[in-house]
Amino acid sequence: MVKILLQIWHRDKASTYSHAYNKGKTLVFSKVPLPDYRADLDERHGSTQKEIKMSTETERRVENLLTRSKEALTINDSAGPSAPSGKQSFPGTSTTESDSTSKVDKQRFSAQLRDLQNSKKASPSARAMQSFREKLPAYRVKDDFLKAVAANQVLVISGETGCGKTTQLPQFILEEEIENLRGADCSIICTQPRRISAISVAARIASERGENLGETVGYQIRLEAKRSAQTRLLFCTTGVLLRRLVQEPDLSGVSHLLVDEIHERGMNEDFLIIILRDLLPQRPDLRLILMSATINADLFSKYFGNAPIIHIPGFTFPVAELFLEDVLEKTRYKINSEFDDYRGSSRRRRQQSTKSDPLTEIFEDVDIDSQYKSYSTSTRQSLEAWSGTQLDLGLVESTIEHICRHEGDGAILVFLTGWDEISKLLDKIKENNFLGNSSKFLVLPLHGSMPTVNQREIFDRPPSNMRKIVLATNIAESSITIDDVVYVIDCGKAKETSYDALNKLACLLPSWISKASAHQRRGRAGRVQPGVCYRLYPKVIHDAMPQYQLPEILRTPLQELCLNIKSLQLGAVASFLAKALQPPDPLAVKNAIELLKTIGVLDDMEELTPLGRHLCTLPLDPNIGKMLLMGCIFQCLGPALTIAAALAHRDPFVLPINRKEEADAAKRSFADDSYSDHIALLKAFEAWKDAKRSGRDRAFCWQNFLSPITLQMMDDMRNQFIDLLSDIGFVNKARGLKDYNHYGNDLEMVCAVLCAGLYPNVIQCKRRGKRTAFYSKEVGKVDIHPSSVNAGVHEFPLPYMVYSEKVKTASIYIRDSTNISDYALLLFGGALIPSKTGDGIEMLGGYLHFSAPKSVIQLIQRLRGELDKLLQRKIVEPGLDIPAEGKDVVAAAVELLHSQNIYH
DNA sequence: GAGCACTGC
Repeated sequence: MVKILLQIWHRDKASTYSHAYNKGKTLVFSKVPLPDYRADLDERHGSTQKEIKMSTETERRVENLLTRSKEALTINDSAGPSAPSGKQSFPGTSTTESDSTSKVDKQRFSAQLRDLQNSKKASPSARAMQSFREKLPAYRVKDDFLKAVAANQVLVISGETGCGKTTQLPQFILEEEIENLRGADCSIICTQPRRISAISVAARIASERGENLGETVGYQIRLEAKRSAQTRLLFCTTGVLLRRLVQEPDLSGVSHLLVDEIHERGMNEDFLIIILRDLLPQRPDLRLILMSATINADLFSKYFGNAPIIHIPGFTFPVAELFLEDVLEKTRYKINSEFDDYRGSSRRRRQQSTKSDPLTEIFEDVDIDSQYKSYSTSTRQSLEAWSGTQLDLGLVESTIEHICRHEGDGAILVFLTGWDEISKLLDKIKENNFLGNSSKFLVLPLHGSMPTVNQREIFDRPPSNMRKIVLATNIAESSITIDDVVYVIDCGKAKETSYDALNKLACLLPSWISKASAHQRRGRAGRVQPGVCYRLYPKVIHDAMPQYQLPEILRTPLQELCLNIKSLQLGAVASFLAKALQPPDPLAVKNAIELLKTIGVLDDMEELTPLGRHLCTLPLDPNIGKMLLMGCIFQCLGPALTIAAALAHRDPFVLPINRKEEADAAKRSFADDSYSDHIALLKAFEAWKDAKRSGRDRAFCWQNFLSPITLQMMDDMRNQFIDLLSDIGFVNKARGLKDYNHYGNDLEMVCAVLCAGLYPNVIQCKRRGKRTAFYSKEVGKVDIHPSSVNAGVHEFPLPYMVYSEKVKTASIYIRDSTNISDYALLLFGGALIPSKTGDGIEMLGGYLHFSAPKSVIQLIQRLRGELDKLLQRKIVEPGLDIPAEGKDVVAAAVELLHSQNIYH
């Protein structure tokens, strides 16, 4: 029996430079001081010793297996790295024109396209369609637009919703090209940020042209396409185009590229335009059209050397706008201060006791009595008591009530920040029953994780005597459109991700929205008739809101983006990103590169390693991609595919509003005694597959609070991953997948593979009295997220957890976790560094320290060395037959993992 | 003692 002592990493207390760090930021939201979690780590960790056992029997068996493997294995280091094939097909368009396609054929095809277009135009239905199209504001700029496209390589279009830019402009180009007998040579691509819009816009245009979808107009999104060799106008998601760039770096098959919704400043779009700006000089014939909302069109024009801007006026019905002060006048609602006992000086007291954000502070400095002279005393008192930090649900309820009593028909859409607010407001409405007859009102929650998202009643018009009230998050701002909304109630906030580069911490905190978002929310009330927007915040705050939201590239960790930059051979990461419209914080770039080095994707020269090159072919975050490859190598392919698909896409467990205890119980029953959210995902997916085979999948999903759409997507993604693994030679599909699943039911092995992929996302579990506390290297104490199967568990069988997401919300939460052993970490975690004192092993930059007798340390190091060699060989020669060549090494690892079993 | 913005390859 041996003891391994776990010692705690020592470091000097870091000075707090969060203040200076934040001072450098220009945007309001970032000015809220961040704590520097790196301070006081030692204190929070305390010092512990951990005892684990390795029986002499285990030691002997591992020893034997290793010796056997040494005899069997001849290491072949001479094989050079094989570049991944990157084979992915993009059918159609002019890239694959064979030599036999002569000029004459092309001319004939162009003529055919024109004849077809003209004959369709002549039909009565097309004429009706044409007159509809001519009413759109976009039609009035048609000639100017086509002239500008001909004369300029880059063009910026600014236009509001309802102007028809997305459906008309690509169509104008298509018609013009076909009409001028260039149909066969043109290939127009229009990118959309979201899958649904790519499909629906393509469908709309096909129908305007009187064609079937997939003829001259088609779409391509991940795992789904409707296009043909005839297709000349293709709608795709920005992600699909970025993948296409891997094989076709100069987009040689494309004649016109339209990038839509760039004002949203998504990561993909920001990334794409850096590439495009560099590409344009090499492709003088390529036309680039950037489509944006009016609010920041100048920004893009400047980025492309003052490209001309064409503005298209929007068309929506007018929407009246009321701010908090007006809402209070109308509703007569009394806001009660959180400091009721100190009425009169409540604002000052609040200023002293709670930290508010800069926008709220602006309002707290306003002298209510002089600024709001014309308002009633009651309103002024309410404004005094109003808190910018906490939403007053009574005010929301009262506003709904006001609309129902005094305004005309029409659905009400309420923008809230999250699940909790939706749930509480729903309860409050039911409880108070202010609306009297509940059969007159249909109150519907709408949240990305609620099972109601796909229900028809959200989109359908309610019966004529019923009013629909939708309580939604940001999902209703651009992803889901409810046409019959006439009234919008806007709380003015949304949960927003941000990235704290200093603490390497992703955050998800409610913050004030931008003017652009506020405008978008208001617009949701004017789709079918004039509407009203009730803003539950003062005009003073609205006026102080930032113009637009911080671009995503400044709000997220960058490892996946960095991998894509290397994959597209765009040069050094930092200098490439410095060319962005708004370049990310150099510290965030540094963090991403360091992570990629830690997990073996980049070498010291910042070049892709063989592992890194394989990961480029997988559309996954590098950690998850690595987990998938490790699952393949260590013969847990099925579980790795499933877990990778869920982590990359979204959680298949839904969060119902009424039955959350049952939903929680269902998830826990899938986890059984694994202490793992990942195993819960895996078991749920497997049970769904079984249910599907016997045709009871619908009932199964309903009973177990699972989303059938998410599970189906996961299934499709698994197949895509198998194809990609087969392309890079990791999987031989002809052989069947059974060989890659030898340990598919061995949960210790699955957890070890999770550890291999998710490292360095490791936390320590430490007993603190009757409970367990959790510590991370970067920020010290963390909590298990309440939605995790590990929440509320006081005692864990194993000393560590791996996780894929750590997010700061109310506290710093580990969202998903799997309990793992020392051996999983030692064999599959980070590099084993001999400690300076010479008596043990360090990992995670010295944060974890293992010490043990020499023989044990040596045995572990030897096994780890063999595993690493095997891994390296497989990565360099992907066709290597692990079941045959690595059998004993893998068996030795399994032996050790099982010796700390929790399942057996 | 308690909680889950949204996209995408």
